[in-house]
Amino acid sequence: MAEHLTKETPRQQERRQRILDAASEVFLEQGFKRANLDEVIAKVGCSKQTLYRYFGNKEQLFTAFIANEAQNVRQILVLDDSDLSAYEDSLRIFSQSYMKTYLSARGRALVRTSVEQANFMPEVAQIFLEEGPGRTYLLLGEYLTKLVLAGHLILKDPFQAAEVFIGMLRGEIFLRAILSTSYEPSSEEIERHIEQVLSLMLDGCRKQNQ
Amino acid sequence: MAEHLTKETPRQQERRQRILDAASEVFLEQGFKRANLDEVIAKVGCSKQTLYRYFGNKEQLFTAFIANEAQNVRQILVLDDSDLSAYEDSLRIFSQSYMKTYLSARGRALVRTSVEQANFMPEVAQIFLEEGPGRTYLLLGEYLTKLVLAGHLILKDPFQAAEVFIGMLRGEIFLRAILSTSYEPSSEEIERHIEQVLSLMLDGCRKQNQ
DNA sequence: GAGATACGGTACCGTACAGTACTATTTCTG
DNA sequence: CAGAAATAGTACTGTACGGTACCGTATCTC
Repeated sequence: MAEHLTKETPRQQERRQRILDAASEVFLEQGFKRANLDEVIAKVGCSKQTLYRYFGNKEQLFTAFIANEAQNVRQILVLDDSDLSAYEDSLRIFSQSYMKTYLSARGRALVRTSVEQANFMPEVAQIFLEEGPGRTYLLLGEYLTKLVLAGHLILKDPFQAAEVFIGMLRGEIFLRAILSTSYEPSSEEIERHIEQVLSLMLDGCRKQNQ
Repeated sequence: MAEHLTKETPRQQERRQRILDAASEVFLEQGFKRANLDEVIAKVGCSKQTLYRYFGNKEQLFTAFIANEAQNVRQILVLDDSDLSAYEDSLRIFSQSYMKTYLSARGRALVRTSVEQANFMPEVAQIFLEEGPGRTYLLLGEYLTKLVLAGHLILKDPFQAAEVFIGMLRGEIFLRAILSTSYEPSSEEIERHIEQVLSLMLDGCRKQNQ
């Protein structure tokens, strides 16, 4: 990925980034089909030629945008496994950042835009799915596996548990947030939801000896 | 709603319906922005004037389409409360039809299309949300309330439980289905998922005396 | 400093498509 | 049956926008 960077001067890298940033804004706001490349170049202050030299065409620009966003999301979500006995806190922090990420205006717009294009650029939706939710699922599954091995939890299938956990976490809130721009859950509501998910998930499978 | 029907001859009602059906096909396949009204009239075999006389413009046609689809979904999902003691079966059947509906090609396309327009026609996304997921949430919440009153389950807040239940039910499968056209979960996978959700939901809150 | 390349600016091309206008024909209505 | 309304068909308008061409200037590279 991004092998062109080695061939580019810092100035060019910076310009490429500025185009990508502007395009991201427009794509997130308008979706693919509505997005207007004239608006992108107006934001950047560059010429159309330049945009086309860097990114080829609208579809390739969009692909670069999604790959970039997926990368960002991936860096945000982490699970601290330095102290496994503090797993409840780790899971809480993970859940909070998950919800915060996907309920932010940017996260919601990103999901909407990916969904919109799922039919027409399957490989792009695939990138988002693998780098975003797929990655999260693996991350959590591996973490739960560690918890089981360390004797903190009892789970038949940690990966299936991870699937259920994330599904529960998204819950109704996520769907509403995606479908309605006006829906704004309060932080108390989100906190309460997270606590409920945590207790539902953990109460049944804690080992007794803690 | 649909007050115009009383003013229309059967022939006109039929034509209106045929336009709506054709438009639904195109919208589901292409989304709002890509949908081409020439394609719609070609499917129907009517003139452009006729389409515009019936539906005014593209946005109003789209609104009629969403309202119609939401109505359909609403009629599919029911919870049999004639024998509350058979609640597990009722919930199982409900879950199956829920997953079947939203994982069908049409259900997935409907969600995608609604999501695509969420930003630009908020009132339309609102209709879908209220008539679809919102209605489902109420339906399940009321049913769980009955179960609690009849002494079959113990739940602090049946409506919150309904929220969690549906969230768990959609799980990862739903998101993957929306984001990837190629994702096709097997019926075994879906069955397994439903059973897991049912047991997670019911194991903790069954009354002991059954 | 000379040649190559990148760049901004602007004009342009081609196409797709929502929506309208007009005409001839069919269907409804009294 | 006569007038009115609905319809098909087709042509047209206006506009939005992806993508290209060209020109003069700035920037890089040797």
